[in-house]
Amino acid sequence: MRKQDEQIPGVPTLQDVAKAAGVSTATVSRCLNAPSVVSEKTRVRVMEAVKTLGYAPNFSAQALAAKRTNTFGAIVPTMANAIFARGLQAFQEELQKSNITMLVASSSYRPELEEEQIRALVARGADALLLIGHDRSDDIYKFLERRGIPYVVAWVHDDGQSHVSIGFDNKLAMQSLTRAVLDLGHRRLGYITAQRIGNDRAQARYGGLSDALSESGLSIDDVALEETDYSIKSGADAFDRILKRQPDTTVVMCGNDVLAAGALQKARSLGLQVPKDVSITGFDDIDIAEIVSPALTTIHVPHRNMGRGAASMLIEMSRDGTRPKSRELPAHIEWRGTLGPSPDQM
Amino acid sequence: MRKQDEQIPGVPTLQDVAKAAGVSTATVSRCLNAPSVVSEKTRVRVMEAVKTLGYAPNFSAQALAAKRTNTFGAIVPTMANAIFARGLQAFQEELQKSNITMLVASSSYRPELEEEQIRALVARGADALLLIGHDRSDDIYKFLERRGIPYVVAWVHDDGQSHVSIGFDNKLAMQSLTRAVLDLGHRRLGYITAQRIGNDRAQARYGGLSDALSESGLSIDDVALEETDYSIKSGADAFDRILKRQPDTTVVMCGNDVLAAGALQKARSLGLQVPKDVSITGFDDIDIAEIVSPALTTIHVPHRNMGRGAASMLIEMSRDGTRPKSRELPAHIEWRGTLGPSPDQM
DNA sequence: AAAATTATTGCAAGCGCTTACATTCACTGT
DNA sequence: ACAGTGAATGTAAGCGCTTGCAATAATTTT
Repeated sequence: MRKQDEQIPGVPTLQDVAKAAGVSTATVSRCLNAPSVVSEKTRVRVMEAVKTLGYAPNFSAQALAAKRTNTFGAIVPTMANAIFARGLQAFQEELQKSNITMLVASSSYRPELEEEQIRALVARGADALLLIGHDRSDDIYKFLERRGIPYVVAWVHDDGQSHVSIGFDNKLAMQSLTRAVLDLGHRRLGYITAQRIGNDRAQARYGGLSDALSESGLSIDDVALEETDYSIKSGADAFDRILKRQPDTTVVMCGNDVLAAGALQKARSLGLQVPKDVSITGFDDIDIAEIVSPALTTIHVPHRNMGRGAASMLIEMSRDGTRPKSRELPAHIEWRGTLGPSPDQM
Repeated sequence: MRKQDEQIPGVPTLQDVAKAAGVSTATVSRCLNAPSVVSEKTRVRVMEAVKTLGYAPNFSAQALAAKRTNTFGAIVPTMANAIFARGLQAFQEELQKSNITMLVASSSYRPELEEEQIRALVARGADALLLIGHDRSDDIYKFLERRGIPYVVAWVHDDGQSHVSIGFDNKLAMQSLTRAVLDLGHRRLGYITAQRIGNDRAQARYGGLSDALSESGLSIDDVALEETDYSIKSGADAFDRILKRQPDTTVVMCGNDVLAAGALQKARSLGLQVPKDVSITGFDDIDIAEIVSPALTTIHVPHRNMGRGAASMLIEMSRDGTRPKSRELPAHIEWRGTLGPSPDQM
């Protein structure tokens, strides 16, 4: 009984709105994207049509036509714990102010997967990318270069690197923490690190440990080293192994808070008092650092500032095509309860 | 010096590949999407061209043409803590098996924001959606219905609801935990809940508490209730207020582990022994439940099964257009260290 | 060997939107 | 009254891909 050849409603398109408002699709498009150039009168009429039809632009079509998505991507190594959560949150908040959407992907600390994710985000039209750490294949950098996709490398600062970055000096931070540890009289150390290969943060932190030891005439070879994957359980197991190998260990330093939380848990279950019998240190200062007891002495990392800064740098790069200077942010020791003087001292 | 009118390389398109391989764009497309239908010989030739040109399909164009994205969306209330992390991980892993990408958005427990996120994901072409909890405006359900977008509601199971869902009975779980608490002799209770408005999980859990009390002839009005937002700090503050108002409280039950972790922290800083002086219970069994000390007695929730199940249901719905039955999964009390007999008993 | 199938490929019409360019309109100044 | 403006709108050409259909090639059947 329909008079015209109207279809079953379906999803409204720009066309439909244009027809309903009695204007061309171009005008509708302008109403939505550059309202100032359309006359008040038509704008009102169009907006009304938009509302009554419940029109919403098709993102893919928009991206295809405009070659711009107002979407930035972020690839982080993990979302399983809070390490990058706060930073991403800040990144996202900052983007939001400029009406940019964030897309996140997680690489599970796997380089091939990261590469895949980067390509996927680019294929999805990400206008710019946030990457964690420098360490990745040259191919992927070339790929981004070629596509003209701005990116910034975050969570690290290393003068030797040429990529635009925002972060802190992982090595220096661990070095200063190690000095503090040594100052407290510790000489029998254990160190639990996350997988270092493909992870420049872990490498740098290890380097900081090593350098601080050298400064004091000690050798990295004398510390009980455990390299393990990223989980509380792994931290606990590693701690156990260290104490077995080197029962007189007075401090176990950890490459991150997750491992440290595991170590702490194990220490307690072994009946050791922290820090009276053994000290433990973390790195990152994520939320669990505060809720374990005693609370973790760790390196406080400028999560939110990195996220926010990365966002504003990317926005600028994407908008103006410029290349901002890398930024180094401070990190500092957060003194809490798990690091005390070496028991040998007493 | 260029002979032909070749452009500056730019991003390779299907066209380019087609030309390089000496076939039509249709054939290239088929090579990529339905390899079995093109001959071995041409397939090899095309794939070679793809490789040498470094071609990658433009997602937007693909979505626009195919009206399908192989992308499912998930909107969770928060990504700041681990509550949904494990579930999402499992969801994602399951999708991956079918070559489907997951897009996540977080609503920060704000209904308007959630609605916005849902529309954004749909505009981005999500083929199906994972939602948390039933509680949202009817408009949004109509919107999804109209667009023909399959969705499943997870983390809840409620026979009264008509949406396809996968989850556990939040009310029953809290009810059983409360019974256990009462069985241990507790009579002076405190309860810390997250904001209940717009959060059916929080409401159901509260309902479970209330019902269990009624069973024993007690009244919900006698428990010291604190409603607060979602953070460790808030949990700690709420615990403090409860103990001030009702100093003889013997157990503080919490609507989730995050609040419980805060409560526990505060209890300790108040010099209270848990569970000797006061018991504390959580809900969710996320990772922090195990690392606090004593470890939290809580409700273990089938995170991974929900995620995995939701994925397979959505895949089926999207593929076959069917409407699977809702699934109820079990949740159980995870006995650890923070719940003990009421001190009154002694 | 011709006819009938079946396996491969190409053609070309969109998908829904943006935007350069052309056109129309409403005023101005002269 | 008319050329000269600038503002508002319309026209239409893509953006890069998929896919129904038609055309062709290869294989089988009779």
